[in-house]
Amino acid sequence: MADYRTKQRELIISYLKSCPLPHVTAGDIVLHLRSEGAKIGLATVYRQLERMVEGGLVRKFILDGGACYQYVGESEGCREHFHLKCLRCGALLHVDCSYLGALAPHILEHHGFEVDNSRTVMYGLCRRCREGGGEE
Amino acid sequence: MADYRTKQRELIISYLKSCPLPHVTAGDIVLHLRSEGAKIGLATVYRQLERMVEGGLVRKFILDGGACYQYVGESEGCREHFHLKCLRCGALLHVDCSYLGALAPHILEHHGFEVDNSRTVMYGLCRRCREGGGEE
DNA sequence: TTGCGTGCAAAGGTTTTGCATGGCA
DNA sequence: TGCCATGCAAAACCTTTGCACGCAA
Repeated sequence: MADYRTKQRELIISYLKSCPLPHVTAGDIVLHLRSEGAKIGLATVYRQLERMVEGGLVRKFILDGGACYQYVGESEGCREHFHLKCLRCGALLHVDCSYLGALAPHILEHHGFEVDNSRTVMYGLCRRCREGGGEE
Repeated sequence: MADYRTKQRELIISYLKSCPLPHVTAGDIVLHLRSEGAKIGLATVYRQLERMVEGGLVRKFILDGGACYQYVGESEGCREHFHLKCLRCGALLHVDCSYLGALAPHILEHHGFEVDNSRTVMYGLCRRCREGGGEE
């Protein structure tokens, strides 16, 4: 476990940082980097992503067609609040709220379960998609 | 879309209704029904489950290793509770709690986001794994 | 030089699909 | 009888793993 600074790792992080999409799959990453001429294997992307998730640098979402990843960075800010992901437009909302903040302690005390907010995403519909109606 | 009342469909519903586990995979269903002597294919189970989910009879959870299904039926009881998945042992806990039930309305009112509890899974550590320490 | 990280290919697991057959209405 | 649903097997995916080689430290 030495976390070498390899070219592939830098490429992945660089892409995740600059990526306009809210979340990408391992396949997306490989395709994008290869389209820019980089030589990189899918297994490498999975292996690096796994580490980044463990290290808290990247967040992993389990979705219907497979897993998606999002760059979070070293900022601690993202670890204490809740994440709401819109099922329609894919937006990821960050919510800070004392009511929600009391949720984890409640669950721990009353249900014996220690929630990890940094791993938890609540799914639903954001305001815009809810009001926008059912197009598409 | 005729929804024939086939033997296989009845077997699946019957098992889901009586199943002691809160959620099962498609493979679980096939194995169980075959162990009772039924002749049923995995594809049939997937096709039937897909319909039941569309019809609201069954709920589908996307988890790390695959999808799990839970019978909901016409009862409203199962639609309002939360799901907690242990990151260590993989257990999926179903929690019913008025405090948690108030969460979705709060988020909708204060943050404009309509949470879909049936799609949301909170990650963390269950009591046993938390108390059991760090073996494995 | 050491040994971790990589690419490739193969394996593993889950879910979907094609096609001939069987069963419900 | 007319279709839909089924079973089987193959295919389609996504992800992980094994192995020899290359590169970071």
